[in-house]
Amino acid sequence: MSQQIPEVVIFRLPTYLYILNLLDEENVEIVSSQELGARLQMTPAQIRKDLSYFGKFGKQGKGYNVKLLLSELRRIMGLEREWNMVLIGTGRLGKAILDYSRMTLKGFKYVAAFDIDPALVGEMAGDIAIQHISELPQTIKTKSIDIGVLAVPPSQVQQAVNQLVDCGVKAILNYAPVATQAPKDVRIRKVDPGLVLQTMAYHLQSLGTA
Amino acid sequence: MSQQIPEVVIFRLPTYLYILNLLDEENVEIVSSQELGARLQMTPAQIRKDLSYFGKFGKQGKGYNVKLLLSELRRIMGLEREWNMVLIGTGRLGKAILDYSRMTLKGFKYVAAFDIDPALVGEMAGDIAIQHISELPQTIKTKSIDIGVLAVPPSQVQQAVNQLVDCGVKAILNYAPVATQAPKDVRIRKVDPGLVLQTMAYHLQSLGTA
DNA sequence: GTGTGTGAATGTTTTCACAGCG
DNA sequence: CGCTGTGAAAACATTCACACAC
Repeated sequence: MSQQIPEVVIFRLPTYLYILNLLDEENVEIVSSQELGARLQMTPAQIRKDLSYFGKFGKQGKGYNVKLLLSELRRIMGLEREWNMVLIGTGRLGKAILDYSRMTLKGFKYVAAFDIDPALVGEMAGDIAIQHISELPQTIKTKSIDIGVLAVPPSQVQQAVNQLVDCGVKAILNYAPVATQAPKDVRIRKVDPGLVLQTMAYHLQSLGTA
Repeated sequence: MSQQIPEVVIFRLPTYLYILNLLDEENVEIVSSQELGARLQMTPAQIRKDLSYFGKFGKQGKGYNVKLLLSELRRIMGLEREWNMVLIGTGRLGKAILDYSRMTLKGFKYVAAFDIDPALVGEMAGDIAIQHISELPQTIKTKSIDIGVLAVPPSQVQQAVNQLVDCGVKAILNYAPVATQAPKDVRIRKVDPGLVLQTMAYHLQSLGTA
């Protein structure tokens, strides 16, 4: 039953959610770990084991009820509520992030955007009015912000992290290509396509060398 | 010495490269696995073991020469050459990617951009003239493209993947929030901030529940 | 018969701990 | 001495294989 759940399992949950949403749209009602495995290129055993960390959602001889498993997963993953985010840094990168997010994010909402440049205050970034960074603490409280997203220049990242941490934000997504430090109860994740490309280069190269 | 190198190790190489670049800029000449571990929040033993898969780069009693290790890593990772990329899909997402990339990518270069919409052909996306998708095979050959990047609507992703695969492209970065299939010698990586946010939501939730 | 849930077995990754080099 | 490089041990993750439920 309920033990310490491996971090890798958590990383796979979004994949399960994704494929189940797809199946649901296709009006599939029941799915076996066999079929899920075929779609996701993973072994049925792994899927069953992963799900078993959270409970017993299947029926022997049949498989999993798609709608049921979907709603259980959403609950487990904390996606039954909306999460409020702030964007810090509204330059080209910041605007691109807002733009991108509008098309792909469900359950996560940018509710405020900040910049350090007073000249930008009051301008619109998408449908959000840019505020000055000095108003951050106030807004985090009143709009109950859960997640901070950083799109500031490398030199300002640590400062921004500190401010978010001081305001009690426990999750930060960092789009700047620099590492930062924070207390260990604060979860920081760096998003950087450059890193992904580098691992691709490694494999491409060994293709030629092999 | 040289055995099968674990995939996790490959994923960590960019991190090592990153921190070494930083140290080099700080004019640090020698660094121990101890210090690297402190900076990267990982154990010294893991760093030594990881590096040992590729050779012996350190000096006992001293540590690693930063410049030497840097250049060795660059060689190992295939970053001594430039890699050519094409962007497929030049809508808002595609333009945002080009924009973002200009500031963060070293060693990776977008050399062409394609769209299926004839109305967009000839327009500029950043400093690249948009071409019609029908010209893709020709361009991949003449400009020796290594990596394809997808920013097309979900419904068109599989088609775009097929075209890239037919042209011999072995590495694809997919920014669309859908899974795709390709022969297993083709490396596809999905980049999706939504997935990262979902794992964050899980942890935030358990913070409240615990 | 069919497919889940799960201990046990296997495989992989991380950490330990120390010989040996500078 | 100090710190690397590395077998061996420990921890962790995946896969197997089967009892049991439908």
